Amino acid sequence: MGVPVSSANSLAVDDLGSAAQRDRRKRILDATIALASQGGFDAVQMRAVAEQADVALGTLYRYFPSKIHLLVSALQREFERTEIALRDKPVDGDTAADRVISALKRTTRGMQSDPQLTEALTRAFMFADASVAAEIHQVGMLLTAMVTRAMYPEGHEELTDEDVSIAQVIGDVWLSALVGWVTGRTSAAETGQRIEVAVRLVLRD
Amino acid sequence: MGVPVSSANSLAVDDLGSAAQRDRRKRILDATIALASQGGFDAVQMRAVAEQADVALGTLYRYFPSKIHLLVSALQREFERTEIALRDKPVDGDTAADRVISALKRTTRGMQSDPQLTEALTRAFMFADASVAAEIHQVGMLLTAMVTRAMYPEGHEELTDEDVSIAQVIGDVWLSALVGWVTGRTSAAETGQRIEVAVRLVLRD
DNA sequence: CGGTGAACTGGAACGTGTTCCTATTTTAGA
DNA sequence: TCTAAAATAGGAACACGTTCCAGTTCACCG
Repeated sequence: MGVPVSSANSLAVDDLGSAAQRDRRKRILDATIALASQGGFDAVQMRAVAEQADVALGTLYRYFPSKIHLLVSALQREFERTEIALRDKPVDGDTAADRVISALKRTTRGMQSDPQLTEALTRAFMFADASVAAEIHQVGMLLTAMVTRAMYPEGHEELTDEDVSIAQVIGDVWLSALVGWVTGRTSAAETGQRIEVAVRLVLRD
Repeated sequence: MGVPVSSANSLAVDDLGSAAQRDRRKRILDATIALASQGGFDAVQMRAVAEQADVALGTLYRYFPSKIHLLVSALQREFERTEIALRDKPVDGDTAADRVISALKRTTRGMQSDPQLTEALTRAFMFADASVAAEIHQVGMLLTAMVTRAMYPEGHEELTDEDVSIAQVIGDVWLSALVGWVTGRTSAAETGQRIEVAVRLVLRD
């Protein structure tokens, strides 16, 4: 794996030389988010995204090789924003469990305030296949980072293997719960409950 | 909710009066499994299923209102078979954790022996939306039943709320791990490892 | 047995993701 | 500044999920 970037992957921000290209990428993701939050997964139609981003269909596919790549990349951007926003706010709670629950609930609440968008991004994430592995991995890292930060609010010496495992389990449950909510199988309250129970089960200080 | 069954759902076996209909349904699911295990999700094309099942396309849609319904129903049937097969075999292991791990690993191994089929069924399961809630729920029940049975091998008096929560968490992790494997993000070994770690974390006897 | 409505067949047609092609514009280097 | 290469526009074409319809067969009731 040398310098040349992604063969079948989304163009990352770093790969884009010109400002015009960065701007195009931004416009595309903005259009994606706008359409998604208005009508969910089905409303994110490639022709509509291209039109709203003022870009040709072929160009859209040059930046994002599939609808799934597009949506997962949008998820990644949103997640990064959330993560940065959260980074400064002090997480309240005395125990690790309390802090993790608080952080996750805050995030969950944020997603639930825009159900259509959440539906679109979550479905894309779950439907992604091997070709989206890189983007998916990024999101996974962000998620476990968010959890471990809540576990150890101050810059911490070192994460043990168990810490990472715990964060991973919590991430898994959170995703499953989110899918359940997105697909209308569980209510918002149940979703929060399910996450809380899992965290307390795994994080008994 | 009166007697009339599902408006937008798959025709359940019980709803089918004639033997010919039961047979058609079986042929359709057989064709689905065959195509899926040969080429995965993408190979399960509705026209191909119809042809291989010797049924008209319209009839296929009469039995299963979408590709997702079709695949989730296939998953349900496979899962029921697995569950029944497992029901008799005694689960070995001294602790609940050991037994659950053993049972899940056996199931996982079974799925990994037919990767394409597993990919097709898992992707469908994760992509399913609200209209498939009924079928999804069935599968979820089977899964937690499998886990709780491993926890308490003998017919047990009563499951506590915590028991159910534990089973649910384990189910969530198992699904996430499976998705990771299906999408090529984690190897088979890592998948088993991840499940084992989670179970031991949640089931400390 | 005849009739009636449901189920099935065969296939056309439509929508949306994806691919592909040509003409035009932008960018980078000499 | 001029030129070659890369990127973009615009849009046709294709694949597959889904819908729909006309004609036929099947199952059940009188």
